[in-house]
Amino acid sequence: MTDQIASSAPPAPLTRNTRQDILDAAQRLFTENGYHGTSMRRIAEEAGISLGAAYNHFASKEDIFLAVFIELHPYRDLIARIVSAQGDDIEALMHDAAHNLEDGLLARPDQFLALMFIELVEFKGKHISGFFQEIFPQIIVASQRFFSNRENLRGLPPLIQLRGLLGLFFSYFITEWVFGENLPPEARENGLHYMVDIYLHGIMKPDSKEAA
Amino acid sequence: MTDQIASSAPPAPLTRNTRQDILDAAQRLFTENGYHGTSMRRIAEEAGISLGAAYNHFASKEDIFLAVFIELHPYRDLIARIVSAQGDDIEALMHDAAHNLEDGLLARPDQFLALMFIELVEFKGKHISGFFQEIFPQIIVASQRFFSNRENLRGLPPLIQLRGLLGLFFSYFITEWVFGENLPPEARENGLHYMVDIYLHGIMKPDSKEAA
DNA sequence: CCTACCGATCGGTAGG
DNA sequence: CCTACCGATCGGTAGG
Repeated sequence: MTDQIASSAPPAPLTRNTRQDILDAAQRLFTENGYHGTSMRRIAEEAGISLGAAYNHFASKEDIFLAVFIELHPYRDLIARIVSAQGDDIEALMHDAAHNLEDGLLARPDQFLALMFIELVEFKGKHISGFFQEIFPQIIVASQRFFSNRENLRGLPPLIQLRGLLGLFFSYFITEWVFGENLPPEARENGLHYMVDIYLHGIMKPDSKEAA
Repeated sequence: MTDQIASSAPPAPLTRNTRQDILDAAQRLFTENGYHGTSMRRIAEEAGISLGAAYNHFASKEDIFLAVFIELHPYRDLIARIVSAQGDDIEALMHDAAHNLEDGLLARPDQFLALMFIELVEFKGKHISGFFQEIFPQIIVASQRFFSNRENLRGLPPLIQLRGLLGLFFSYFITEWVFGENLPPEARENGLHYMVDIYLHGIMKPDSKEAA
């Protein structure tokens, strides 16, 4: 049961992991063509196995999607990049987080968002509730770093503040994905840092609360 | 050629418009199940005609999607609601716009976003460029109302300012759609008005540019 | 893990 | 505008 290695062990396929190959192929194909636009035959082909072999690892196509959605969702990378931000004050912290995000996810906004929209449109969000319950506590913890014990904040409700922050990044990915190269350069350069700036200070002058 | 009505004219189907019926059925089905998840037979059935009849109005399924995407996209309603906002200063204007949006689109965020994501995922954005060129000038004009001749703005680059505004609404729809009822009430009540407030003033106290 | 097959359904068309 | 059909492909399974 411990480290007893029988001589009849399989011929050691040298890190070949079929299950993972299936999931990787599926993630790429789902992201490119949607769920109904991807066939089991394509998934098997891209994973380098036969159709029947795929059904030896997963009971159905939907099970493959579910595994991809839960295990391969890029939100982990997103949170890791935000949490790893460095800086003494909230301003430096948030701009460093933006910088981290710009390196990775901005290059491929579709990968970050496509799985979510397939889930919402093609599955009507039936797997969302469980996903939310897994991700929500992690988001709360991650946000502590930005908002806890800060005296220079206006004191907006914490969850509203957090929702605004998520919306900030969400919206940047969306507009980048939807309009991307159609946007004029002056709407894109340093875009995420400007969004952070708006989030922190707003678009109005600080001393003008009212004006005609 | 003018108002000459022959006695052999069709029996006046009383405002029956098959083409429109097809588009309405298709919009609903695409929004619910995606493009590849919707069959021509379902569209024809929901429109109350036979499969062959549908192909008398559209050459292909993709042509139907294209017509839905261009003619029935809810962005027109979105822009109309934003443009119709009333208020003396930018603060009142934006909160009124938020109020208008809350009435209509917030109730059905999926309808607003699903067509866009089907286009992005299942069609890889091949129709986006034309859409962008139609919508962009209208967005620019609509935004004049908010940003032109205002002396109490910080003077951020206009397109950045606009992108932040679109992102604000976008992100609100997204988080409402994705997480909706999973969110605690304090993250939802007056949510859009809080987002407007963050957009205008930021989350930080106005006098604290730096702090340890 | 593969080959060969199942019934069902797909987008689209012929012919009237 | 309908019925009846086309070849292709779908998700999934049997049997080995």
